[in-house]
Amino acid sequence: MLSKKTKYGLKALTFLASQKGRTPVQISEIAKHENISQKFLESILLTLRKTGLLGSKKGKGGGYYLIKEPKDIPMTTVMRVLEGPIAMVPCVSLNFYEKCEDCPDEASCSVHKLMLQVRDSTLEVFKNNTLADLVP
Amino acid sequence: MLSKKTKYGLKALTFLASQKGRTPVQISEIAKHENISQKFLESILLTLRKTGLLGSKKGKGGGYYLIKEPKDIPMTTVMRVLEGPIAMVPCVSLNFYEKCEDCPDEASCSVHKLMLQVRDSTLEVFKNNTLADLVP
DNA sequence: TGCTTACTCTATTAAATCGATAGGGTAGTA
DNA sequence: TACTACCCTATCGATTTAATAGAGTAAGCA
Repeated sequence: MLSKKTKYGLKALTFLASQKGRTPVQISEIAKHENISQKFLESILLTLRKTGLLGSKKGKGGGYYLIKEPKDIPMTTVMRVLEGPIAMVPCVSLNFYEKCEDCPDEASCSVHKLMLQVRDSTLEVFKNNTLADLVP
Repeated sequence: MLSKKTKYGLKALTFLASQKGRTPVQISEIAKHENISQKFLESILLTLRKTGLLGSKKGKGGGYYLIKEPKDIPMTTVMRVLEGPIAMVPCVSLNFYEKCEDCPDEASCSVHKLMLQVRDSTLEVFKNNTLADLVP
């Protein structure tokens, strides 16, 4: 299940990408437009800024803005920042790999085999989509 | 993230599919072989039986067994029983559809658009795999 | 018949996560 | 200097998950 954090983050990013220029947009404006709790959105935008996807400007006329062009922001990056691992099991994760403590042998594990395919097909989708593709 | 319930369920089903005949296998044997808490596995096998994937036999020499041939059990069925919706958001789910309360218009929703693609590609994987394909 | 075995069911619980909220601090801009 | 808006920490209730406990019930066998 997609977390609300990811959902809201995606909506906020899309909204920023749909803006004419790259002038800062206030949190309150984004929250209002996308029906998101402002305080919750704050924390999401903060992590997006820390990861280098967004920039921010303080003071009057401040807000958040995209640093890169939407077409240069692949969904793989966005999803990993917001949702974490793309794989459904840590033992098939590329960026968040972890060994299963129960499974004696990955190569012969049925779950591993299946989830590997799921990861690859999902990854393919995220690779083929940039933020620009999400803007209506 | 895949729940342990699903993970254990898949392992148990694969183990049953790998058996020579279709003679009942005791819960304790499955639990031991797959490193699963026996009591937890009990509840999982129970739901699998209630959904018609497994049969059970009581008394001495009893246990659980597959009702259909592994090659006739698609992963879509198994995953929906164990994990629930395949989609990451209810608004793109085929079998568990629910409208988002925030989103005013699905057609123009960026999250909807992206998650629809993910659902389709994941579904494709589950359609192309039966229980027989998971047996090593 | 009566005993054993093994499935069946209900209830409980500890831990983790999620979504949201509150409140104050800090820094940039007019 | 004062306002605005970002920045950070802490908390909290609700929900879900994984696991456990214990009693109940049906089938097989001597």
